[in-house]
Amino acid sequence: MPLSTKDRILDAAERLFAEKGYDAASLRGVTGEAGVNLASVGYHFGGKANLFRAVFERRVGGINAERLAMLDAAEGGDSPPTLEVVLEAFLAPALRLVARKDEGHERFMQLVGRTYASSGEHIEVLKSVFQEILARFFPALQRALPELAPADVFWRLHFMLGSMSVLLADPDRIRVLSNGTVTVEDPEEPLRQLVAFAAAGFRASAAGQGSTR
Amino acid sequence: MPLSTKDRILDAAERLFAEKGYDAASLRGVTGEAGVNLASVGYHFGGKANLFRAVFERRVGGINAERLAMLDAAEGGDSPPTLEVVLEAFLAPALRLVARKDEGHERFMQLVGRTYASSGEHIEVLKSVFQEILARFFPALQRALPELAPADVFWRLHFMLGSMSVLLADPDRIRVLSNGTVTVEDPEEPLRQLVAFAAAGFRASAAGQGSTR
DNA sequence: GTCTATACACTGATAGAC
DNA sequence: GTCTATCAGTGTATAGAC
Repeated sequence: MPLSTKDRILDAAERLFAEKGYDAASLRGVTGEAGVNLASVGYHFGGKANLFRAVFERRVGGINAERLAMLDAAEGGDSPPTLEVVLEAFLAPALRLVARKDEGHERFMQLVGRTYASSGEHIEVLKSVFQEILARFFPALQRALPELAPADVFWRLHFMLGSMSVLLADPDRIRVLSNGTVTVEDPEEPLRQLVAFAAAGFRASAAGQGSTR
Repeated sequence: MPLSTKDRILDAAERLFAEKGYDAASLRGVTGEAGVNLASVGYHFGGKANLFRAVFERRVGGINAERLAMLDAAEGGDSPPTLEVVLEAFLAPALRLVARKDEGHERFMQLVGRTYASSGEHIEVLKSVFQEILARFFPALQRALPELAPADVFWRLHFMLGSMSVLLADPDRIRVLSNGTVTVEDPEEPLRQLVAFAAAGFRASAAGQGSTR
């Protein structure tokens, strides 16, 4: 059975939103690629903004479930998980989807990265879906870093999310930045690199107000 | 003497591009705010894309000059500068402009952050202007990290740029992320936090292909 | 050289016929 | 559920005023 109109729209929207960004992607482009009528977007989703949200909601649940499953597994042992294991539980489900190029998921993660880094209102969509993840991972980070003040944990999480978002938004950026010197051969390397960088960053001695520089 | 038409357009464009993003900002919005005729954009700049580039070129030179001056000063001593000093020479000119709220510059840095993190073609504008900075800072980073492979330096620089770009794109993000827990009182704190985080990340033991995780 | 009015093909949205 | 028609708003190009 061929894809439904709704799914055809979702697929095309995911691709074009990720490729051009929300504002630059046109509904006519989406419906043209999907082979459906322009007005069907209004009927099925209620407009461009709601279509954007629907594109997110289709995939984000699975990724977050994978994150929580990895964290559960890590916390199931008899000793608390190390910082690296917690970070990997958060990062791996997202970064692996970029690595294994199965079309839809890679583009979706690119969209996530773009959206997180742009300061528009679309962040609300991300935030609403990110709360449950944060509620589980932030305590896990604190347990792995018992000497770090909560504010410092937030700052460093903030920085790591920034690193991740650019990594997702443009998997080729490392090549451009390095003038072609660095290319990604092993699809696991970005994950390894980011976990190593962020773990060391999280473990830095506190840099809060009034402390040493 | 009142501002010229060209400058009025640049000011309004900087504000709206930073606030809404390139695609969502309309030329009619720009010219309306500037109090000039729509067609004057075409006359002075040749179109929306060129206006975007002009907004960048007006400010980026000064920031990069400041970066290079700080790096020169740091390298002028008799011992090579520490990693922290190199990072601060790169980050401080950008982050201080966000901190001291002098309208134009703050908005401009927000635009830089958004642009860097979005994967569109506008990155070319950033890249062309970033080459000279990279050519000076990358060797300085290598000298401060003699045991790190160049590829690892690039990866970590990549991550730090991601952290910085989100910091620039949305100075309020740390408050949102932390559900209002963390607010920026001291305008120097983001700089201190990012330097501490990134320096530790740069100093992590190598995470390249085949090395330990 | 500077600026303006105007027209063109495009966008997202929506009402209503089928 | 789908489609056509139509709306205001978009970037761009140009002819012409001063």
